[in-house]
Amino acid sequence: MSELPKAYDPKAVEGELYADWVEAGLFHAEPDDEGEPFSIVIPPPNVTGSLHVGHALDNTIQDAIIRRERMLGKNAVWVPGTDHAGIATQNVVEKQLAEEGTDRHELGREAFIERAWRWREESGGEILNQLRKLGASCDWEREAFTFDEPRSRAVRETFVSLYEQDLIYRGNRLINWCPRCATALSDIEVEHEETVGELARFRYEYADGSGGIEVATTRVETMLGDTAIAVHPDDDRYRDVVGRTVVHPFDGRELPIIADDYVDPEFGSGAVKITPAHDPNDHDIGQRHDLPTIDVMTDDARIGEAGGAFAGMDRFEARAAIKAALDERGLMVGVDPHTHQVGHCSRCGTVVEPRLSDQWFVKVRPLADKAAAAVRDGRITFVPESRAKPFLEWLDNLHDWCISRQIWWGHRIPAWYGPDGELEVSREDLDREGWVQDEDVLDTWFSSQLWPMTVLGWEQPGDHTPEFDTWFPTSTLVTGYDINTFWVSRMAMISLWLEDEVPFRIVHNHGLVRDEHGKKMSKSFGNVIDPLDLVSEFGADATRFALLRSAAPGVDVPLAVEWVDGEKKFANKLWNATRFALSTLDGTTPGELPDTASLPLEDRWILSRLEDVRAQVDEAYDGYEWAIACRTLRSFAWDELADWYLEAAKVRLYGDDEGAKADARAVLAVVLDDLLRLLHPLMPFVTEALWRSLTGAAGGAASLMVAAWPTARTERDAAAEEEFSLVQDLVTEIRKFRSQNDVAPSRRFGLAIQTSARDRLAPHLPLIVSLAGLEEVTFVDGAVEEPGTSRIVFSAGECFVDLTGLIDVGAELARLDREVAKAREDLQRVEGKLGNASFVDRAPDAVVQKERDRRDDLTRVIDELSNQAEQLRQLEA
RNA sequence: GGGCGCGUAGCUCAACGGGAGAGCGCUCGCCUCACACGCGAGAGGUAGCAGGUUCGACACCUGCCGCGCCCA
Repeated sequence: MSELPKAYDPKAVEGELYADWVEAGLFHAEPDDEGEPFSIVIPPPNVTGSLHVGHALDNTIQDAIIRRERMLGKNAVWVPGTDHAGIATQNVVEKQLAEEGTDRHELGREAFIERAWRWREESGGEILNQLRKLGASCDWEREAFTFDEPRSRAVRETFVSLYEQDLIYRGNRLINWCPRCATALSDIEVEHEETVGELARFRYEYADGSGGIEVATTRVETMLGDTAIAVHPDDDRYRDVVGRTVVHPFDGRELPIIADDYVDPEFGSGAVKITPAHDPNDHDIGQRHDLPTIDVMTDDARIGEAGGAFAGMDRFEARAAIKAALDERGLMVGVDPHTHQVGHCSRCGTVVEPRLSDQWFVKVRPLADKAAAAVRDGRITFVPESRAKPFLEWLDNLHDWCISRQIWWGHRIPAWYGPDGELEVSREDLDREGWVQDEDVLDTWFSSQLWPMTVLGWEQPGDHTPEFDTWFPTSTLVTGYDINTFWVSRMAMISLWLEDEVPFRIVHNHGLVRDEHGKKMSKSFGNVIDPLDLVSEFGADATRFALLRSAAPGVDVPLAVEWVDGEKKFANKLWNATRFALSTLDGTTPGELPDTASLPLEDRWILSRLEDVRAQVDEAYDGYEWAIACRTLRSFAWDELADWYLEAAKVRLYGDDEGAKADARAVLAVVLDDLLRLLHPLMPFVTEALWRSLTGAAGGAASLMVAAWPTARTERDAAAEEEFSLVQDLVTEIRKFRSQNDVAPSRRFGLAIQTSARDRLAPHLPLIVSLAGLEEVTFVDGAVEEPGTSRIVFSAGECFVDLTGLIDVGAELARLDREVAKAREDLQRVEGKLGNASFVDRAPDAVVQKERDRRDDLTRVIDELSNQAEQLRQLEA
């Protein structure tokens, strides 16, 4: 057992311990290992990603879960990997190319893909190494990538299979287009942000020259593609214009005025321009009324040929130019500032353009229904439960999912077009004269939806490897609630559809990490905290604990750097408590407990507390209540074990009674052992290091990491807890007296105690003497009325102290006055209650009796302390 | 506009319908033989506002105000 340094230095142990765990294969599991299967798959971070606090929280939770399950004896596996992140990765590589003065088109598709792979080999997936620094106990031998061979085979199989079932189709529909990324996006890749824009009002003139009709729009440039004006059928103002036509001011087209329920008569003028090619609602109206669609925009959001004189302008330039042109013609009515929701690309922030486009879609209804059923009948549960409802509502309103992306980095769509417009979707590449493959690739989520299956070896329906048979469905999925729609829903849908089985039984949603004032962390606020900085400054354990101590299901997690420092101090506290133990255990290692009945109060107390804490912590872990687990363990370790038990045990540990000393050692070793086990999933490094010192375990297979999870050592002992709290109360009152009278800690003094609990306190006098820093203590039967004696009141009586040479009388008088004042306040409230007849009548007897006892106590205290003060005043006079 | 959540000490958050707590910060005293990354003691709260239920409300109900998130 080596000497521990005086302070805990995370850097000195973390790297070494992690390497030791890996080398011993403790993270690795095989299907035929012993124990009930338990599995977690990592939400694969983007291969382009760098660890941020959100990842740190998500993975710390997963690690805490998997470590505990291992200690519980389960056959637990945590499968890691990364996501090929189609658009994000493509952006990274394109940026590199731009710096080199070239672009992907110049490079060509094949070379570009090669380049992207090279990037991923060289610098992709760094985030997994960052996870190692946090202590993540992933089974690294099982690392997977959404774009590697096995995953790609599964993706193609899935696409073809869904196509064959008519669940994937190609269609010309309105989609969200990101002009910067030059690709379609699914609905959920669009972030709606409140934006101050404008509402432009202008007039269309009737074709017969009899005036005009006013319309309003936030995107005036789309008027180039207007194909109708719509009003509400019940709107009297416009009843007689329905059926007439207006003239388009720039190209002379005649547009019909139609009536449709969709129109809100309250909004603007009550007449609305209809642009079926550029607005989802307008598109629906266009379908109903069989309107033509005119696409006026190009891939890069410029006005296309259909825009006539405005062709070639950027959409925002065109917005200004069109207003000017309308104004020139006397058609502009006005422009007002208008706050509304504008869609932005979740990858690059560019304003998204709704466009009509040929894309591939998944027909989600049948899949969504199966997923919703699994949630409704409890095969999938959410923690917290409250997340299930919005999840279901979302599923119930789901639109078809646009899965084609106009980029190159991703799974290419396995569809081929023949020379005569034939279409064939195929599992095998088609190599036919005149046939070409679809240029597009699949949405990254299309492959990550298969993740829980594919990382366990699944490539096609019915394809059950030993891993799949053992660990699928996975046990718990851990993710922020913000990912439920993106990913959780799709895993549920596809897994139920293809395997008729849920992909996970429990979805544990944690919150988002925010700064200490609850603000979102963002570069523009400058409040971003880098978890790797935290690890290197305070250690992985402190970082993990700081995150978990505020984490509860579904609630956001505030974090401040100073709080992490606080948890580092906690790690140091554990370190020193153990260091003290080692210095005094003299080779005693955790083993059998002596017969608890024979142990002194402090031992029975700490063992009872341990049992209570163990049970509470188990419950907290089971309920994913991280904050409770942290709080309970921290407070037990610091406030109870270190502050009270260790101090109490010193009486025996430094004494001469060898039997008593052995008992104290045995209890101390056991309590520390269990504490370290209970804390290990939260703070793996410091606990492992200390546990090895405590037990003499050599590491490797003999690691805390795979030690057994604690079970009950003893029963709770309510009597011991109550008796000890009596001791605590007495000691605290004496310390208070000392502090308030400025009696130095080193100055010992004598005490006479009058108490109704003499029998219970008598055995613990040595303990009280030691904890309160006293000289001789005696029991007396009545009050000591000697002049110059003061009183200290505690819950079961009072103590008498000879003040001679001990204190300043003025300070003592002030103390007594404060105590009396406080007691009077309490008494007033209690008497108020007891004076209320209906309280005495209706409240439970025990509650009333308690108040009566309090009244008697307080009356006694006030009496005695006032007397005391009076005597002192006389003495002083 | 629809749905959900939250307003408790200076800050961040807890507390079976029955005497409001913790961490950090603050004040005072201590290098007490594990730890100054520490020890001991303390100050600090009209529980967002207004009603209601109850013997009793921070907790349950209603309305309002403020903040946040999701969806349209």
